[in-house]
Amino acid sequence: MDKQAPRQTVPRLSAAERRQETLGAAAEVFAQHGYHGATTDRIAREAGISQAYVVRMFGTKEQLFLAVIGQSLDFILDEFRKALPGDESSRSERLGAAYIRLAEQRGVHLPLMHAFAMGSDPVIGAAARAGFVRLLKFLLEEAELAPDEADGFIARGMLVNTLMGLRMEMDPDPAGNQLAERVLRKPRPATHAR
Amino acid sequence: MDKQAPRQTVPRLSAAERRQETLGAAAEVFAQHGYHGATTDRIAREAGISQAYVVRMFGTKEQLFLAVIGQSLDFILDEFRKALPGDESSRSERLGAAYIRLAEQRGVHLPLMHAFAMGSDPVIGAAARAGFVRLLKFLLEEAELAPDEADGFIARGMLVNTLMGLRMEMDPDPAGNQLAERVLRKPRPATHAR
DNA sequence: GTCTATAGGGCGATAGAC
DNA sequence: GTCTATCGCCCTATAGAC
Repeated sequence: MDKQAPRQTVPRLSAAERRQETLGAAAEVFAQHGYHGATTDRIAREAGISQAYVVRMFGTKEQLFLAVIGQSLDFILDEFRKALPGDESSRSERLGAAYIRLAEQRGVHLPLMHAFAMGSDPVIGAAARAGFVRLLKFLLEEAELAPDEADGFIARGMLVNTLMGLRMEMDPDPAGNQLAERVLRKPRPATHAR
Repeated sequence: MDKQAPRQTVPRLSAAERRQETLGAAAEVFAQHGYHGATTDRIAREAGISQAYVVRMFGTKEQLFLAVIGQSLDFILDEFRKALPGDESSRSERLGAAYIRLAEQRGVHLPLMHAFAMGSDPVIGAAARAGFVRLLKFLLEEAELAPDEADGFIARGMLVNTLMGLRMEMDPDPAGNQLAERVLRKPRPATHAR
């Protein structure tokens, strides 16, 4: 008879690799269900490991969530920094395009959106405010947007988050889809029929 | 000995009154904790009744949440309609002011914000999309805003929601508070020092 | 109209083995 | 580095009395 694939006794992944993979799975699950709606068990299944191991790696579900939103912030700020150099007059357009590009993985903006709604939580709320202020200060100080430019930019970003959270592409009514297209419109590819 | 206040055998409130009061309590609790984070027990204590009675009145926690977001939408659309008549050029300013006035009770915008993040939920997500589209259509059809005006208006509204969700007034950093002041600024009262 | 009691299920975290 | 097993809590919903 064929033997079952033997249980390896050597670690299949290093600690760092496993941690990174689990973080990615957690980001997706938190994106879809929010902090309270997500379960460590679902994250574990998504990552292909046991529930107990998820908790053991990160200590608590709360710390795991904090790690996820920290990662989201890093992704966003990294992409923003890459989009900075260039013509000043189109800087905020480049930043906006970078933000929308990141929306291709739901695991970036949506965990942050959930965190932004949790201001009353003593731990997560404080982290969420700190993260939001970090983004705001980047826009004002590093990207050198004027205050009202920065406000408008962030407002548009929050609308992007909302459209993602709503899964607006599922809606039967065309009005929502049209708005989503206007807001999320990507630089048209070369095939632009006219 | 003094007798304890005797248990009344007559109902203390009519069904409609009790329902209304419970709905208000639920709105506050869902605002603070979100759908999954809120418990029917906490809503009950806030409303001064038993947990079982909350469930009995609304059937399930999910139906209670749907009732709350339906009520939020009604509040918003009612206030918007009251703000419509008047000079056309300042219409969107009046609508914005009405939106911000409603932000004085957290129970209006925040339950909706939480719903807007739950697009993957088959029941609540569908209701959230329908509600969002209703708001959008109001702006386009009844308030007759141009599409890009409507987009900007909604974006600003989502930023207002975010600042409320974050409880930005709790943040130690002045940058966030300054943004919140710019965005939430109300029509200055007569005492405008200069 | 409203309560108490409780069933029933799920979840985070810990213990301990390999 | 990773698993299985399990404890103990919390939470929604139901049953049934007044």
